[in-house]
Amino acid sequence: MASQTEENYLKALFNLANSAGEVNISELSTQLQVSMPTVNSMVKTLQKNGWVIYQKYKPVQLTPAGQKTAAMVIRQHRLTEMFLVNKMGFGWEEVHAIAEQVEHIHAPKFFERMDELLGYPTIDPHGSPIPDKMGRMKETHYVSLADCEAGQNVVLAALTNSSTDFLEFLNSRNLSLGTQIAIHSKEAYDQSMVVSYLENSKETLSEKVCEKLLVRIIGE
Amino acid sequence: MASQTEENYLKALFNLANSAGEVNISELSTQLQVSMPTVNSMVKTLQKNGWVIYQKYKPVQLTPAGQKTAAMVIRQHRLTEMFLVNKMGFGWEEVHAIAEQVEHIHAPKFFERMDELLGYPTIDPHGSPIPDKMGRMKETHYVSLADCEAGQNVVLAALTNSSTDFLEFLNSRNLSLGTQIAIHSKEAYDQSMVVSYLENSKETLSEKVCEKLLVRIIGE
DNA sequence: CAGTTTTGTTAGACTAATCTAACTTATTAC
DNA sequence: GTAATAAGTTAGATTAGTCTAACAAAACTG
Ligand SMILES: [Mn+2]
Ligand SMILES: [Mn+2]
Ligand SMILES: [Mn+2]
Ligand SMILES: [Mn+2]
Repeated sequence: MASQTEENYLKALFNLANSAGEVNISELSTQLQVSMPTVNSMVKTLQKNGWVIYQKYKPVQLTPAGQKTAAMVIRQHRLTEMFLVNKMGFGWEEVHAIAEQVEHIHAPKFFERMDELLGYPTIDPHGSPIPDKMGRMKETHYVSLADCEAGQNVVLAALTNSSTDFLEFLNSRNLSLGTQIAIHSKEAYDQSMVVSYLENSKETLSEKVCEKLLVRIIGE
Repeated sequence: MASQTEENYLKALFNLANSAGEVNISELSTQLQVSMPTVNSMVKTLQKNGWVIYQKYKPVQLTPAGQKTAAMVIRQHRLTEMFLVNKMGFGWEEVHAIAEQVEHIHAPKFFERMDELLGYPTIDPHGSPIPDKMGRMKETHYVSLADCEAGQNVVLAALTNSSTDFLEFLNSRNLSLGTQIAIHSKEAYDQSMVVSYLENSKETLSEKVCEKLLVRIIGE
């Protein structure tokens, strides 16, 4: 059974993997906030335990077992976030830190019950997909609001970043998943956008914000 | 902040403390299933961190800080058990192992929300008292069924042991907290008791079982 | 109270996870 | 294609939590 530390490495590997499934030591080091020698030594341990494939000076790759375990931890994280929001009344900006801890609980039935009580959700409160029990997750094909054009109508579907600060910013602007947004204009100078949604009309969103909003286009 | 290991030692100390608040090294060793040298070394660490008072060859005592932290961990354990049973549909025999893990989550709001959703319960699914946020818990004064007399009517209020095996035994006999029990007779030879409750009439309960059932006497 | 048993301590070793300092390999930039 | 920079590795140390073996103190017991 993977230790809590190992689980965190597997999760990071899963999230950082490029199209070839490869992750560099330095990326892991940054993501997990530990030194490169620590990563180097841990990666050897992960290999010894069958979670990754690794050769000196080469990027790291998850084995199928590693992928499965990583997906389950991510599943438990996202189910927990969903449970906290939908069943316990937390705000979407409060749940990540709690889920970081709850995801490591070893009790399959606990998460099965959450899943059941939630009605088998496929996305978490931030729009990220929840892997199923086989570790598979639904493909999503959202586009960044920053890449949309003036005149388009879109629906906010997910976020590329779910930091508390960003979520609190969205709360303050009354923006949540499912909000329908009309794009009025896009400023050529700084790429900021003027948009309307709900009661908010002609709100300006900076490029920094638009980049992090993933949307589904529903019309011109 | 106490580590998960430290929290388990504090909890054990709280539960094992005699009337003078003292616990022997060997009791801790047995309870926690670690060697006496391990306990000896850990107790020194606990003292260094201000959780216990300790002198060579003397029993260990929790400091006020130690008592408070222990009570909070026990509170989180019991709230979790209650939440799992009342809000998530688990059986009372399934929840202890999960609660052993959940109790170590550092997220006061998580447990506050449980408490709120449960309506501020004062006992857990096994009848054990839940410490309040100050670490105080309601005094209970139950008596063991084994100490009752033939002819008495009692209500099952709590258990001295909540092992899965024992709880499954009680399930098989249709016994749960709140069940009203009439005592018909007590066998002088083996201290077993013949009792009736609900649809079960003239059930025989061994001394071993009766000792573990805590009851409130409601009449002759 | 002397002998035995139980309880507790010390010493020394091990594993997991981390660090810093120093060195090596690989990549990037003229 | 060398020189500089970035990425990765090795070596050695540290801390938390555990163990066994050996010894010491305390508690029982006849
Ligand atoms: Mn999250
Ligand atoms: Mn999320
Ligand atoms: Mn319990
Ligand atoms: Mn309980």
